Amino acid sequence: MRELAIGDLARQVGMRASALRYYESVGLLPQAARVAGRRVYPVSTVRRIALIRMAQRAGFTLAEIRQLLSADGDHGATGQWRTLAERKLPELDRSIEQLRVLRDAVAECLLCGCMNFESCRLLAPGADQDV
Amino acid sequence: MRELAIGDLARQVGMRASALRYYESVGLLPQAARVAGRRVYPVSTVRRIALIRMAQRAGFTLAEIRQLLSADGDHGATGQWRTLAERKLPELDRSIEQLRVLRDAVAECLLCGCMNFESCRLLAPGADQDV
DNA sequence: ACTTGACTTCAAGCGTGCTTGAACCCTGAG
DNA sequence: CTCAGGGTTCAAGCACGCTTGAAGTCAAGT
Repeated sequence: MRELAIGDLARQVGMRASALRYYESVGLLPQAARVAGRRVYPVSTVRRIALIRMAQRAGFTLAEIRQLLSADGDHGATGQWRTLAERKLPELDRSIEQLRVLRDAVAECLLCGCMNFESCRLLAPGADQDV
Repeated sequence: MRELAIGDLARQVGMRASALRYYESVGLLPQAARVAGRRVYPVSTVRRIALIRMAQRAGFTLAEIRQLLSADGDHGATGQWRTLAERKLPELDRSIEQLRVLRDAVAECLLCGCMNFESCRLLAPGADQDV
């Protein structure tokens, strides 16, 4: 089975069919082929959606992701993708670093016996790490 | 000057005053002291807001952050904070890992001369890394 | 006294990312 | 044949995270 109905696809990627239709409507997914009026997706779409969700977690908006993926198939706009990617790389680095700091703070805070996150010694004024 | 007006605070943290009022309204910031009806913030609020923004970037909702910070000052609910934090730690790890994968993919993709992100060899079916 | 500018509250509005509902169509099983 | 379980479109609605607008207060400067 190399093609999926929208419901199957939705199940595979853990989303609702309505979300997939929405993605198509905003150009995140290409217009799916229709068989008897119904959308039929190649299995590769699963991968594409995984990419989309990943980028979304990374803080990209759907509009940005559309550009990243060149959903419109405009391969002439390659320069645009490079530009966008180059602009986003440092942002990604920053996001990762901040997440890492937060993660470590939460982890240590759990160990240090403090009452809550804010009162934790880790985050006391002296411990400023330029966030 | 150990206290800040809402406008000053907003400038310091790079947000609009309306956002700070909103944070107060949803319990993310405690009710600020009023002087002649106007909010006055201790400088420590800058730090608190930095935490909030950090957690936000990490994918926490404002409601979750409120719990994390025990904004209501309910120090009896410490167990809740531990529970939430323990539940969130693995999520944070997962987020970081996914971000890292995305970052590396984007970086390599920029080097590999592909036309766009999706067509990149890195992300070809064979290169599946269980995202 | 008057103006300016920053503040107040409250309600309504907005952008993003979907979901839901209504009304309809198709296919396959019983 | 019929009817259940998908699917379709289109418009409206919703939750989150704020912003904007209206109408008013207050303090300082000229």
